[in-house]
Amino acid sequence: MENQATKNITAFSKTIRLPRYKEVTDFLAREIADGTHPVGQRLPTELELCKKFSTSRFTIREALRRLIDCGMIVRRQGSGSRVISKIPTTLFVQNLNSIEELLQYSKDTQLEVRKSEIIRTNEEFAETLECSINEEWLKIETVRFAQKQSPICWTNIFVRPEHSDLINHLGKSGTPVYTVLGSLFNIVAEKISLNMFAGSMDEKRSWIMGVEPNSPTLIIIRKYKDQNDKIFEVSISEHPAGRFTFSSEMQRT
Amino acid sequence: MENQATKNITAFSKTIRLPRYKEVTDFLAREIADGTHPVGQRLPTELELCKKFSTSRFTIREALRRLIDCGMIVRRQGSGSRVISKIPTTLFVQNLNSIEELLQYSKDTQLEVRKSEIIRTNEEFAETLECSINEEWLKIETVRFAQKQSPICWTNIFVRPEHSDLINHLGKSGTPVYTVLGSLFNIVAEKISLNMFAGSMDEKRSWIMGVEPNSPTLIIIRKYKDQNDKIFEVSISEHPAGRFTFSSEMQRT
DNA sequence: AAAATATATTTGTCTGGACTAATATTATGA
DNA sequence: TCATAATATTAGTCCAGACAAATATATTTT
Repeated sequence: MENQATKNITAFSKTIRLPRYKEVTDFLAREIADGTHPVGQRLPTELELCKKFSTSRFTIREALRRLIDCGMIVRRQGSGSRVISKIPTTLFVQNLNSIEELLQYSKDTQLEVRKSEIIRTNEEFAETLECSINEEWLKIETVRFAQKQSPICWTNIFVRPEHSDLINHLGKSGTPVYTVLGSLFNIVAEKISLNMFAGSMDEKRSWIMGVEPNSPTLIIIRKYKDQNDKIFEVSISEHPAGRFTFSSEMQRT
Repeated sequence: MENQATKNITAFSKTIRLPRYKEVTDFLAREIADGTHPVGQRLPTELELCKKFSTSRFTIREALRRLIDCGMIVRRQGSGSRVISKIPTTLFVQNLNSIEELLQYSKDTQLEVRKSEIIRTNEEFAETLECSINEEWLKIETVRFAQKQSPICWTNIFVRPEHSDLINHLGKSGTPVYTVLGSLFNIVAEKISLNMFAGSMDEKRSWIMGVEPNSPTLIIIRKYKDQNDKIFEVSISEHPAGRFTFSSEMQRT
């Protein structure tokens, strides 16, 4: 069979032989890009590809693995390979070290619980917590300090009532709240979403934080989701100007 | 041979058989964690592992691949497998879609160049640009608009003088500046670092941005580095409160 | 001693099989 | 018609080999 995938790169009058699986990867990637295999559709099965490229299943699987790695297809046993993206997704990664540092401050800070109460979600809360109205949540008002200095931020933490025991374990360690929840109730943060914007601090809080009313603040809303995309923690932090810098480094893979 | 790796999980009096390669992965990961194979040292060769676990090379390679995926080892043909980390790095990923959205706003915004000049770095600039004093950089002052509405942000862009041609290609497309640089000069952003904090807007800018002087702003400093860790672009944006939300979603891998 | 060469080692690529587990589809029964 | 069971399909896991390519090591040459 004559197909494009058998082409190899020729440079300086010397033919560089690409690995067979690489040829297949490139060929399929091109077919996905040009719409031969539209997003949402299934790729040919492994056996079909074996015949088409007259190669072994190993080679085909190796090729398909590359497509998985660059986020173009997903595969499910018994079901097949489904195209999920026309273009290879360039991923930027953050490792846990930086995440810990950037998500919940340095290790030598203390969290002081000022108040905690069970609330029922109204429209506003329901939107923030991405839940329905009239649900019960535990609201914990906290202030974070760095060694007896002015407070770094005011944080409202929302967790589900069944996780109320969290209060007894707050502030005692330098670890982020979501990891405390994780170890207490065996929850793994699968997704973290951040929303950051500028705002100004209301009078009551500015008094506690030791700044002028209506002074600039950095507001960060963090939502932590588990494997089932269910939110298990939401925190809303307000940082007066100059007290906190959110920094993040991302690397291409 | 009796080894730990042959243990399987027993739950509800039913033995769940783990894949062979998974057992090997777990066994090696444990050995790496407890220092049997210290960081920097080489793992046994594939053939040795084959004998040790009395399994085929395929299974060993599948196991080692998992260790690569979680960032614990690197492998080089002819050299072997070298331990690079005791713990599996929990990575959070962001894909390009979200990156594009969050890094440089939506597609229907325009960038207006207000001024551009070659500057020489003083101490302050040198720190921001992570370079030495007295270097030449091109400074571009821009304002970003969304369809004839109030400006979203004020942005100072710094690039190296050899990339001055960038000015002629700004604002014409909705693509991020760093990708324009990439296509013009064949630079790939390998690392992106972000620093975000609250601030207040000075009088001159607040006039242009249409807000009160000293009103709250979200300041974002972005640094783009190439493969050699050399900074090729730095941008400093100031967003008046209410005009911009930085949002980011990260997923565990 | 340093450089070049030959050899051994080690991972990369690949074949052709086999069985298993998950899923989709079809046929059957209520 | 709807739910259940049987069957077919498809990817996941695994073996025993083979050769190629990159690297490391030992040997020879200069």
